[in-house]
Amino acid sequence: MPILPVKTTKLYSLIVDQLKQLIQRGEYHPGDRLPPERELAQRLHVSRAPVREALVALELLDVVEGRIGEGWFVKRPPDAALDVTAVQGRPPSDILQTRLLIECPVIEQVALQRDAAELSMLEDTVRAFNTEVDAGQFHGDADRLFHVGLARVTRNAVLTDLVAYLWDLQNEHFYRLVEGLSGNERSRVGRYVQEHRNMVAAIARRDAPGAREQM
Amino acid sequence: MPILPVKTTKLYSLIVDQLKQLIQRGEYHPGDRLPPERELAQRLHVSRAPVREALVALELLDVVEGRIGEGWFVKRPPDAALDVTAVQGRPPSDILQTRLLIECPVIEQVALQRDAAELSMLEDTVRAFNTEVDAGQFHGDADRLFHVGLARVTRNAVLTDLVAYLWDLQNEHFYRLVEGLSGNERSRVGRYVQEHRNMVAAIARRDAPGAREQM
DNA sequence: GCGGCCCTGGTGGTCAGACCATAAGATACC
DNA sequence: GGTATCTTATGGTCTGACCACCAGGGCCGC
Repeated sequence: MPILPVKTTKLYSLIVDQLKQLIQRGEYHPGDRLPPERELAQRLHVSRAPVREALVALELLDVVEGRIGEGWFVKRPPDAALDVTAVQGRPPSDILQTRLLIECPVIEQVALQRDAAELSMLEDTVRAFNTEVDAGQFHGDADRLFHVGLARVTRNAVLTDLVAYLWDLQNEHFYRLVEGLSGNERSRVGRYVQEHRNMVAAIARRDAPGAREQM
Repeated sequence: MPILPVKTTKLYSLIVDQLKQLIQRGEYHPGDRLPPERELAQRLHVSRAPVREALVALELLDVVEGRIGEGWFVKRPPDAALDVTAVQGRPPSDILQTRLLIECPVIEQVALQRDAAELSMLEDTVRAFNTEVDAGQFHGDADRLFHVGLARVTRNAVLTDLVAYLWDLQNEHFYRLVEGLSGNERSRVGRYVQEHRNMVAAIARRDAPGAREQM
């Protein structure tokens, strides 16, 4: 029988959930003003501290906005701000599919526009990956570096962020570092290295379709 | 001469920035423990309150994780968590390019796999857009609904979130509702409606390349 | 030696009350 | 009527305190 950790409820977390629901259910629309902190605290039977912590957190997610001397205002519904906790638990197949959809055009573009320096940067990442695997380790860091580096060559900051984001999302559940690879794992990871090497080779000869195929 | 608002520095916001930089620059890696709140407060010459507000906010972004009785631990570098404030201010061209990269394959897929119900849903959104424009209004809501609805047809939750996110990002700076459109604006918005109508028509006849072209 | 127990210090989580800076509306003055 | 000024409400910060929790070490009984 699996043993689950006992839930430890933090007030500010509960308040965040409640505020998000309030906005999501349409009780408050973008532009509306929320009740003042002191009133919220009173109605929730808590002090101002956790209320403020929740509000500030939501501000960083762009859900609300605090104006000194005026109050807290709704900026946009919470699902609009891409909040990480909500996306967690999405089917891994969805994540993989989305990654392919984005990274295939990326590698095509990279194959066509890369210069010599960028090519050698990519070769470096593959080399680093290789030595990591030879040492019997696999943190995934080198793998990540390759994909993000690929995106960076497009010189599109938004695209780079998205690739990094999706990579982390996918590796969320098993990104703990594995040291001392078993023989089975070792061959699998070795195949990854070879795939990366193939991709870089295609990029080197400016073979966009070939690079896409490898991806 | 444009008049810019005087910067109003909120401590917790500055602390968020500083912590993000610390992690991004590699001073702290995933798994590392941050200094205790009281020490952070002392070193920053502030009280615990704004420090906690910053930490809690970063927790919601999945950058750090607070464990009762233990401390604050780094979960992942901040660019991994797609944090809205950092991506704001990115070149609009980057955003548009990324949207095209994602939405073109999306509309192709939709054209091929949509069923009758989904088609009529899309037609509804275009109709809603049209009546909105006829009434001389343009909130952008109907426009958003169309693009997100399109993504939803793929039944890929991650993809749907990304499309919504990028749309909001792009329309960040001018999404205030415009009522009483001028003649010039009216014709421009009218063209949008027509474009949407063309896309739906292509989807209706399952013309994937045509749909992509319209997008 | 070993498996429990308890104590202790450090940590996050919360509370209460206070003060300041700001913004908006009401008021008084000229 | 227009312009200062005062009042009030609000967010932002500070202080100090208390609680719950966790890790580690020392202790005891076996």
